[in-house]
Amino acid sequence: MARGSAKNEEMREARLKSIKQAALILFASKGVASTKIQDIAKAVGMSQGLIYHYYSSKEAIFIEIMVESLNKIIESVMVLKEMPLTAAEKIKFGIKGLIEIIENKSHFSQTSHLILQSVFLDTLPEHDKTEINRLREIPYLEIEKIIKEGQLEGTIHEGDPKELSVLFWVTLNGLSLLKSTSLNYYVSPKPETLYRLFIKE
Amino acid sequence: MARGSAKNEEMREARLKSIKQAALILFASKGVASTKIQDIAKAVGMSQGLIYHYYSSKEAIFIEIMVESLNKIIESVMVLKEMPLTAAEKIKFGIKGLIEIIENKSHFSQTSHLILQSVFLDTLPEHDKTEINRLREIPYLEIEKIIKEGQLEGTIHEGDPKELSVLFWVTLNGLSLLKSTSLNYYVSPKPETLYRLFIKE
DNA sequence: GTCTATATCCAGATAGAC
DNA sequence: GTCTATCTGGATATAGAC
Repeated sequence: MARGSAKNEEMREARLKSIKQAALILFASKGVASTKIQDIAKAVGMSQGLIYHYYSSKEAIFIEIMVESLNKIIESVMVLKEMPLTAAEKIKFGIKGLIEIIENKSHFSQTSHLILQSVFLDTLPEHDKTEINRLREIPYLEIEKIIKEGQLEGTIHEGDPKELSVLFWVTLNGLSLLKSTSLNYYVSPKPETLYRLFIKE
Repeated sequence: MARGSAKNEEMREARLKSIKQAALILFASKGVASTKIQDIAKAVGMSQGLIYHYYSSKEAIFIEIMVESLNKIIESVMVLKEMPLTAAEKIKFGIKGLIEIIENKSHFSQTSHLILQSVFLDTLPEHDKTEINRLREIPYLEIEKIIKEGQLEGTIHEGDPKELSVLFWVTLNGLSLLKSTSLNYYVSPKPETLYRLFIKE
């Protein structure tokens, strides 16, 4: 290997990262279709053509971002799962945390947006769609496990745990989407209100 | 007016309607950006150019569809509001009805999709965005009223009625989006489960 | 009203100099 | 690695014949 290649590699990584960062923000706010390569290039301060030195297409950027975002969410869920808490407390903690995250418009909200858009990208190869869907499912499965645990504890309402897991994510996702589609009407719910769906008493 | 103009007018209306119908389905399933004028033309069986005899642009079609869809939802909410039921019963009825509608993928689901996409259409004139947001708010306001009523009755949980209205729509919207983004994991919730959020025991 | 043909535009992607 | 210039394709929208 040539001298300095490690450093070059580092530089490259940094470049890739800043491209992804800029693209994530643009994709989530303006939509993938409305975001031009030129916009991304401008945001990171490079020429339009240079982007193609780092990524082969706009879609390639999208897929990489999508997968990384989903993995971040999965990782958070795994951390939640391993916390030394009762299942009921985990659900409470999760709801509270997500509401806060939604308030701050951080990656969770952006990911909700991206997922929606991935459905509308007719050009996505089947292979990638499958992988994205596989990753999407994991948080649902993990919350389902926690809910089962809570039902054994007797702290979470009876019923199909899958149903409750769907409601867990659907509520938070919906909230995140409402929040970021700038309807005046939005108000942040109190975590305690959502607890009612899951926690007994 | 020329002879036969009434009949011509009728024909024209029918044409407009079938264009809108086709476009709604395509916009909701493939997304506005991926839907080409050609796709719409094909679906209604006319040439690509002829669409422009009826609409000045793809966007014009979108806006008209969006406004009509929102009005349909508003109308349904108004009907719900006027039903001879207690507030709690109205909420229950609304939840039950919407879950059924989501199951059948009818206009409500499609409208959820369109709203999301309207956020990503950077070319929408400010004027239309404002109008769309005005219409979007109405269902939230109406459900809020019903919730207030229920709190007076003592049948609905205390707390900010706005918060509960947000949760009402956010949950159903989120559900509709999950359902139509083809995640295997989806399961239709029982209406009774959602009642817990709103109805006192 | 309807079609076919075409003008126009725009953005993704490539080529090639530095 | 980076830029500028360019190719290319595809889609919106228009023109004009029937």
